[in-house]
Amino acid sequence: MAARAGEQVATRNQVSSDVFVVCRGWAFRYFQLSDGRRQILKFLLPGDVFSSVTVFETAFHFSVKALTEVQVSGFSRSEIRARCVADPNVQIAVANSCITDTHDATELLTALGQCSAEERIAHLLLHLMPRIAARNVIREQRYPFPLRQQHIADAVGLTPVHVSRVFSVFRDRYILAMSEGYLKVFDLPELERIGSLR
Amino acid sequence: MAARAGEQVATRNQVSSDVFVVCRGWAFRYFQLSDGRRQILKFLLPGDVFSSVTVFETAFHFSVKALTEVQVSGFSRSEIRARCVADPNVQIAVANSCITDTHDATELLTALGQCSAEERIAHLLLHLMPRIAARNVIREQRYPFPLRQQHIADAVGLTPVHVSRVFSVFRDRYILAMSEGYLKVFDLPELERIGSLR
DNA sequence: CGATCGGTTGATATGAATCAACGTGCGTGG
DNA sequence: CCACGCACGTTGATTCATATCAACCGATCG
Repeated sequence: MAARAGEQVATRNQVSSDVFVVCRGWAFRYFQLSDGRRQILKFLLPGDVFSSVTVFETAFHFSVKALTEVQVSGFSRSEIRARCVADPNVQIAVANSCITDTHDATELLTALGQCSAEERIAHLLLHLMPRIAARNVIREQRYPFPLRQQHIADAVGLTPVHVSRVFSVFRDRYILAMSEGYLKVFDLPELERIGSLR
Repeated sequence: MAARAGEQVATRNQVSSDVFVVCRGWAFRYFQLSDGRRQILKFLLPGDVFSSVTVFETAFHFSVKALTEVQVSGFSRSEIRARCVADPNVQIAVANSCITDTHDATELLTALGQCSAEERIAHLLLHLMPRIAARNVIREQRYPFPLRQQHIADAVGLTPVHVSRVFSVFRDRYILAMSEGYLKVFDLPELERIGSLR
């Protein structure tokens, strides 16, 4: 299944007998409020399940939208469950996926509840960098990075205008720069000092 | 296992072969930053597992503190897993617990990222009310409520001072009142209008 | 060539934090 | 039994971080 950038690929309350995985491109899982506000819950990269608990439930509690052009595959939920019983490795994979999702949610929750704008954005970038690096060859700290500032804003609970200002500050301090779909990090230690949540 | 109010009952990175459940009293799961800030992730009521994914992992990714006097029981993780294989009902219970935790995290995330102080507090109360009602007989919308304003502040990412101001507003508008360990709701529809996340 | 989108920047407004003072209830020790 | 200290909540004054409003710019695209 393919979708173009910006296209919605899953909707809250939608029922499906499949569990979906992103195969190519970027997407994001989000929760939409009736007045238009939305919270981006996770950016989905190739290999990511929309949400690990979809293995256990038939209806989505979230929506998913394509960020770039994406390709998505569905796996039959009943088959996954059958394989869980047969193969402990599948079981472990599902469990690990749950652990990661929970842990990521905990960290994002803490960032949103306790951190300043700079800290939240730094934290988001630090969270994404290794995930991007696991799927691309990174040279000289230059990461493929298709997010618009609006996406970052919706992920960390700020306005796009303020996201722009924070990036200006980071740029002026020679910490990082964003352009042409790439994120370039100049001062990783400083970024970690700001955004590492410890 | 018992603990007094304020006592820490689990610590991040602690390894345990048990999965813990609150049997009596209130506790809360939280994530602590080195500079003292903390994010309360969930309030734990009798019957709640500290965190559902502890069924899958041996070390905690969070801390837990007693809010009132509490009693806590541990269940052997390996035994739970064995029973999962044997009894589909146990499996379903674990799965449901994961679903609930994930869904709650999603909602809290959305509240923290997108909502105002009033909305966040209203949402927290609306989240807690049915959970309290499931464990107590509620008459005339009066709920046992042992939280201090500091706890509410740490859960929704505000200062205690501001929490106090929001409660003043709610009180002045005859929406609710808190006293002597009880929460009394006068205008539930209005509370839902403010905090329902739709 | 105009329209649209994404980003930047400045001016101003506003929600929440901070700082500080005060009150009240309660437990503890004299 | 009283006096004190302490935890908790309230309230006012002020500051600060972020939102809002608005203008503008460059790139892209029909």
